[in-house]
Amino acid sequence: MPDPKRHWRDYLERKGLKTTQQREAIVDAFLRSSGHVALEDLLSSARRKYPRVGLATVYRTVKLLEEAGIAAARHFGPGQTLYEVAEGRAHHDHLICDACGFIIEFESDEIEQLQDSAARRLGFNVLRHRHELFGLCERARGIAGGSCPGLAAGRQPNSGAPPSRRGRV
Amino acid sequence: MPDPKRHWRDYLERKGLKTTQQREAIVDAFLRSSGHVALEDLLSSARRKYPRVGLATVYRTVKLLEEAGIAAARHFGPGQTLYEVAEGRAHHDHLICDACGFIIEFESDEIEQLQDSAARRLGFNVLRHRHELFGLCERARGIAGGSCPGLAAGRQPNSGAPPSRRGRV
DNA sequence: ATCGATGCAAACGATTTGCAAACGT
DNA sequence: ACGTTTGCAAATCGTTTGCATCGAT
Repeated sequence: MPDPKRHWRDYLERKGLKTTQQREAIVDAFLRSSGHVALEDLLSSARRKYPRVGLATVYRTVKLLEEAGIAAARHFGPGQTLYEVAEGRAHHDHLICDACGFIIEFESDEIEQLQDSAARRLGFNVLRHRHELFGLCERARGIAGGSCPGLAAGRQPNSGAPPSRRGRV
Repeated sequence: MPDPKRHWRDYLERKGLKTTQQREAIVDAFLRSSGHVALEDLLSSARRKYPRVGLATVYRTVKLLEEAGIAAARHFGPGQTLYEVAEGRAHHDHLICDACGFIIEFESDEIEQLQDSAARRLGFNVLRHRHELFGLCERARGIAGGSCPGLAAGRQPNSGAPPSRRGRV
């Protein structure tokens, strides 16, 4: 997402929604933010520019930002929801079958977010990572009817070729 | 954790807490459960054994189970909290500073849980894994007053020695 | 002029807590 | 007997919504 602001305007137009001063104030405050933001923070930021905004509008606007794929919610606990700018990350991690050597790529935003926040808490800034899970696929475990995800996709095991399946989890 | 029930009794005694029928009913219902459980589920399960229990008691008991390390909460969204039996895993993952080469060990039950459920969804059974985060510590990023967690703990960077700090995150 | 957006306050659902009574030690 | 635990209801928290009004197109 090279230009989130443009993406936002496009989204509004596509949906037949309107550009209002309070929405702009909230969106600007959000995009200006780095890391996690609480809605209360957005409210006070937005109020500096447009003092009449209410909390409900912030909720409504952030929900739109989520739908537009610009904001991502992180739930840390009951009543502890923070939002962050959804970066166009394309990480993929690996699931490797010990038996057939097959590799499945998978993605998990939740894991990405957790590892980032874990690192941040320890004072670290994560640049890249490696996350590999080793285990056995259904076939290798002898499960009736189970299949190796790689084989199931029509590939031969241990081929060393790129993974045949991508799972979003 | 070979015997959760024993661990639970020990925990109660250590803390000077009491064993009550409703607690037992709730704990049994929880330990009998597999996967994720909602508190409402625990309530109705527990009520089959001890009909007078209230929801507040379930909340209070599950909080104790968390403190005892027996239960783990999963927050799926606002108002969508499920609990699962915490397995006694002792994984530790690594946070590696690109600048000083220092390694911090960290643990995150949440990440463990997520990666396992991700794998499970793809038909895998995870036996072991490697999870390494590469990045920069505060000192390496030139943050005023920031320190490399390794250096802060009194170790020399790039020593190749075991990590000096463990972070539970 | 039309139709969506806003602010406010009330509604809502999940979680917590105050309190007097009941229970385990 | 003592201090903890319980159930209940009320309180609290974050979040959503109804509605009359306002604003953007």
